[in-house]
Amino acid sequence: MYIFDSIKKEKVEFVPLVPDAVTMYVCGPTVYDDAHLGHARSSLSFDMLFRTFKTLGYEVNFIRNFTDIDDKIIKKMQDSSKSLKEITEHYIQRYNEDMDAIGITHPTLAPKATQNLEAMIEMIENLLKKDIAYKISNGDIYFDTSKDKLYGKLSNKVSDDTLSRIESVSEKRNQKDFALWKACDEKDIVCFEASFGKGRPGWHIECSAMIQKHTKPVDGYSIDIHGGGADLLFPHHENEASQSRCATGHELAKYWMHNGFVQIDGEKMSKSLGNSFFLKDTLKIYDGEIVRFYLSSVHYRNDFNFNEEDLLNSKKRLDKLYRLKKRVFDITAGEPNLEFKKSLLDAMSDDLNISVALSIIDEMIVKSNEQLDLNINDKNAKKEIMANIDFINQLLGFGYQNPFLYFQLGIEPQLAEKIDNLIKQRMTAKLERNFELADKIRDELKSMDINIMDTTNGTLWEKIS
RNA sequence: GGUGCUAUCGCCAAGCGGUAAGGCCGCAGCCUGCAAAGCUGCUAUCCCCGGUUCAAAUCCGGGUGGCACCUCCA
Repeated sequence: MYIFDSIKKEKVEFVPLVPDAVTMYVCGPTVYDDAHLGHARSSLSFDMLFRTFKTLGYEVNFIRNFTDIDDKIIKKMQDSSKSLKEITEHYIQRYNEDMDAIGITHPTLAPKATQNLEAMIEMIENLLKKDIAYKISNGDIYFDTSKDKLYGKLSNKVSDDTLSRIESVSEKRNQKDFALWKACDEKDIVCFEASFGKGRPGWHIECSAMIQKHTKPVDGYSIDIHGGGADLLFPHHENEASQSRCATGHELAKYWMHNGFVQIDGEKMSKSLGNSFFLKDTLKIYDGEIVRFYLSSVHYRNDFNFNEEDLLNSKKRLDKLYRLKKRVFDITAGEPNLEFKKSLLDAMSDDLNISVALSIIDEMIVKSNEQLDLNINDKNAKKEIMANIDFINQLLGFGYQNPFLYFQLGIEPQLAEKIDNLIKQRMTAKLERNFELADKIRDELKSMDINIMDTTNGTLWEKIS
């Protein structure tokens, strides 16, 4: 397995801390709103990594957290007069729904910040004891970045003037210092007890503490891989790494991976630009698997430029897999073709080279259709083809649907019946060699956005997307 | 201002020093009553200018264009 380490900035061979096992931690969402396309892409990228490791035979411990303590959640509480739990549980549920819809494998563990306060408090106490953390007059606790000589090594941001945009708090010892704990008083609605005063944790300490609590360090590292969106490299991951290093004495992660951004028509997707796309909105129009296929089709490290025209084009590629699946649907899977299996896994083992993986699938589809054109009743071929499709699903999460239903999404039963009737009428007309009527019926179906195809197994129909 | 990423066929997109994968679209053909689907064939020398090398889309330098991060952000 080769992965691109975003700290070394090069592709490196993955060597696990513990043989045949991998622990990966990915920064999950802050649950104050619905998931957008960017969340989908991040989940998707690491889902692909998760599946690849598992297919390679690794035992994978995959942790993805929920940040359920945050200023934005507090703002939402104030605006809605709902409790923190009401808000966060609601969005966690909706997040899980969305991820299920696009076929994301469940992580082995999905801890929440609220469940790990003790670990955070412990870590802060530890840092205070070492005089790496300090309290300012309002009770806030800051991390002293000057105490960590390796601070900045991760993101390569070292000089102070590069940080000009960080708001400066007068009592901070260094401009780069960040809050570990934000003090609170009676007025605050989210407030936790700690030996060093009431308050709530800062964002960065959440991940560090959760990793510390849920993993065992090996060879000076807490985990094998730490992942997240490209925007998290600085300051979030830099701060996480520094805290953990200072508190625990070992490095947080052996490898760091960052996925690229989703843009809408070449622009960054953001609320302020008014072009934010919620996954839920997309899923109202398009099937989750189609969204999954589309968002997966660009290498995870590149930025992804989302637009509906490309989505529809990418669907045509998935359609071909399902048309093949239709042709072998009457058979149970045998064993996949070894060469196919190997080349597909090799592609994904090369830093998740999805483009090569997809081209291998296309090649398999063409070959399979050729075989079936030659002999549609070749059972051995069909068994292998079905198994190949199953393998694609295992590794990439595509092709799991009933192929007939895939092409009939959103069609009501009454409409399906009407379509079947029209097809029967056309059949009769064809037998009577009344091609004029047959073509008329076909045109009528077409006007209903239904495409038909005459095959040896009778006339099949598909909804035109 | 600082730090990075990126520029490959009309569109999407691989390539990681050895002579341009794949998909969409288009054209031609096979198949078909005609279609559709499927299959076959055809379609780029890689933003510009220098350099290194036997060999560069791939490395280096300089331009030009696009994007991101440095502020909550996947």
